[in-house]
Amino acid sequence: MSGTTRLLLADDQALVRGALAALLALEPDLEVVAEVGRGDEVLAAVAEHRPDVCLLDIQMPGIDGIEACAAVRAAHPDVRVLVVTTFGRPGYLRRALEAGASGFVVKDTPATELAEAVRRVRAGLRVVDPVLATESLVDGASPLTERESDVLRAALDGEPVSAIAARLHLSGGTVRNHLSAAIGKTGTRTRAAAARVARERGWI
Amino acid sequence: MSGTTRLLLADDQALVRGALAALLALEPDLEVVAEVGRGDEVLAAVAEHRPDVCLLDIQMPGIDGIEACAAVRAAHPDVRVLVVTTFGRPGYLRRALEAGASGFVVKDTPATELAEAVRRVRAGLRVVDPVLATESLVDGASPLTERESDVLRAALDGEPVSAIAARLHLSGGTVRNHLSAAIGKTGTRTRAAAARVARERGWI
DNA sequence: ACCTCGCCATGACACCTGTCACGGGTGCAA
DNA sequence: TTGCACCCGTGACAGGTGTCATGGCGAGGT
Repeated sequence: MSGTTRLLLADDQALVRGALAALLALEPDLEVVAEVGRGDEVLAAVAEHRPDVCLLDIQMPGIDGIEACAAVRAAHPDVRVLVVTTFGRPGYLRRALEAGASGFVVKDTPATELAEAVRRVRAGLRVVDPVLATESLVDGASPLTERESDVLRAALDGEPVSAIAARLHLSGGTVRNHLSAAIGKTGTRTRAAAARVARERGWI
Repeated sequence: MSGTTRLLLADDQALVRGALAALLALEPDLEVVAEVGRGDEVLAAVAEHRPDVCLLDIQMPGIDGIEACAAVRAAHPDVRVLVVTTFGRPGYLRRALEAGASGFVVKDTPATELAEAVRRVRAGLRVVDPVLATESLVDGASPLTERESDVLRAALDGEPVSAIAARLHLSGGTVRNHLSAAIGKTGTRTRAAAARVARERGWI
């Protein structure tokens, strides 16, 4: 069986999505059966088209690729997921694997390797960028508490503490305490730098 | 002549680059003759392979696509440039056109339109996303002075004023003056928000 | 020559931030 | 029960930040 492997593509950039489809269509054993541009369309498309492997981008409107991966794995355990993303942030890799992804490749890997990665995932193997795996180990999981993450996320757009506090229904002092803790854990000196570092590490 | 249009692809993400090559290779009148992953490799590749049209991403290591476009146009006025970028920021469009680009498409346009855009550029026409063009008009050019842009760029990673001043060989007070002006021009209240807005607008 | 504009700088002021110490509350595991 | 970690809050303090007034310099345009 499995003369051809059925694929679903999810990427918010239509041009990239179509280009990946063209690339994968060159392989005689691969077939793109569905394309979606939003994370919250993935589950329905899987149910309708029954792919063998899903290629999911992380940053998408609706829900992100990580959540979409978890949803697909929960509803269709036989469907495997390969996360294909722009940013090789260690936290992304860890969270993707926790969500049940079988593989994780960044978009600056050579195009010739994508089809092989798909085949490996199809065969039940794991595909993980080796350099990213080591980075993930040294950086480890996020040391931020849930509330610290919330506050740091709210601080991403540079609003003053008062606005953050209002949006989260907290006291200004509490926000500053959480920010201070996050600043310490990221090894930075301002909340802006802490937010940037946490985002790069995939902690938020 | 011009049985086929010769193309150069420049994108830092190898997977996207290869996928675009596969997509364009489906068109019988188009031929990808060169691929590069860095902005500072574009000029040499143009000189060597003599493409008719260059597809340049903006964000690349080395020099960005805008500068690469200007360099190509200066050295090879007969080579046309189509900027293909992720972010449809109005400032990018304006700067790309100033640099001599013949076209500007964002990566979430349908894949089927890319080949047509390339043909239009090849024919000497301009290709510009219409909604982006209107946004560019309403937002206008950057109101920031050169120094304000420098300071705001240096403020992007959240360093304190003292670090910015040291990096730019300025006094702390001067940095704060420039930041204050930028905050006023962006309609924000903190330098972090000003930097974010300026980046979204393509002003920096 | 004059004026305007950008650039750099200083000083002063009100305000915001980052840090610390402290307390009270919850939930969870030893 | 006793810790322990997380959450929320207050108060206080040093230092950073945003704003303004003011001044000097040089490059353009009238």
